[in-house]
Amino acid sequence: MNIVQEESRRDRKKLQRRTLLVEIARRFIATKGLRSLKVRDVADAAKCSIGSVYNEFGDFDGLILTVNRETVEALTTRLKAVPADDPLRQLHGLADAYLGFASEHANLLRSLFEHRMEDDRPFPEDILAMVMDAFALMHAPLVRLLPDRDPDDVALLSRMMFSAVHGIISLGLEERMVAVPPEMLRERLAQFVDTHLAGLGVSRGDQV
Amino acid sequence: MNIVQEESRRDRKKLQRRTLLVEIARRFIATKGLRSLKVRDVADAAKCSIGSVYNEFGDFDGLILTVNRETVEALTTRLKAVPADDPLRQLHGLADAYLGFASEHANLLRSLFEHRMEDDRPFPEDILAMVMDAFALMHAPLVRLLPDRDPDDVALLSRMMFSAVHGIISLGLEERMVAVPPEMLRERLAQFVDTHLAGLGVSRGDQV
DNA sequence: CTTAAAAATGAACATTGTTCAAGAAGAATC
DNA sequence: GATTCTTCTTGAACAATGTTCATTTTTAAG
Repeated sequence: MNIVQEESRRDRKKLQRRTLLVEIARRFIATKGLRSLKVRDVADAAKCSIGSVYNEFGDFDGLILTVNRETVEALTTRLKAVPADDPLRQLHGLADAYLGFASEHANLLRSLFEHRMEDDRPFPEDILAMVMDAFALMHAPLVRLLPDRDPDDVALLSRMMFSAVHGIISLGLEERMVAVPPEMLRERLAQFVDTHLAGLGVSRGDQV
Repeated sequence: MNIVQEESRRDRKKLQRRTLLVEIARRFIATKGLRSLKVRDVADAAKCSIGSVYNEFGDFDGLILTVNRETVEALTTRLKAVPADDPLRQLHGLADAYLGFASEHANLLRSLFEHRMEDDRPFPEDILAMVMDAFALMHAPLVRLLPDRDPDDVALLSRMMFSAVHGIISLGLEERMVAVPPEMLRERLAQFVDTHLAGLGVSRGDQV
């Protein structure tokens, strides 16, 4: 107890600054895009030295990855908050939640999917796993809607469906190449989910 | 005639080197990714000075955008080569051609979609238009398959379908976050197209 | 051949990620 | 509370890389 208490003094301060740095980096990415993130800007904003940023995150990628990690976490939290009572409504809810998150945090999501590691360093396993988990969230409701299908098949279907939704949203929100106008995106996305489900043999009224 | 002939001496040389520079840059991007592209490496490989690269492309973005422009062109050429006799086969052909191109030129395609301009400079209009044109290629066959639908509706449907295909492929080919295993991608993509068409009310046998 | 225009060059500069020796702050021991 | 040991912090210096521009070289015109 004593030890914990005594160590926590320094640790708390350390954690406090770490949090501050991540917060600042995230704000930079969110407002001006990943490319605008600069070590010196972050250090200045946090009123600490450049070295401290390195001390805390190892290198620049470390800081970016920390932000990205928290982005997946936030996304997952939001997706998991979608009610799971009705599978059909849940699927629509997931697509809509993804769209909502992507609209509000476009640059953060882009940072997650577009950031490339320096040289050939491997992408962190844990972030990979988290993204995969998020993408697997369509699995449960799809299993309920397609009880007769091979579960492995449904697993693939769910990831494909999520990938498709991801594609529609990420291109749709890209100001530059408007594949689908943002105003319509919401209803079109719902339509897409319905269409695809219909193709899978699920009619609008189906329920468990 | 004389003027053209005389001017072409210099111009031909200029064009020749421009082509060489683009070729080299493309090879760098294709093999090691956009992040590995360095002005000095390109200049060295072309046995010319750094200044010449700038003289030719204005800035670094200029070189990248030139490569990207040619990437869309190559993609479009490939997509347009898909036979248009049977609309159903054409849709599958387009998806498959996109997958083929993405497999063979993963880094080039990533460069096209992931590259962000310096500061807030606008993305070149012509590249935008070319990408949109490529994405519109699913329109014609879909119109034939859905003759009773509102054309505007079909236009949106086609861009959505292409966006979805893009999402499935780009995440599927991402070694890191394998949403769909690459070996299965081909058949799964075909299945996806079929499923979606079925949802739109097109049965496998439909033809014009 | 002379001269003017265009292009090529690469040293110098600006920005930005990274390192590290020196110093400051904190914890532990007496 | 002084001493010592550990850890953290700092920012100058370095390295990598995009960018500029005065100078030189090349090409075209007269």
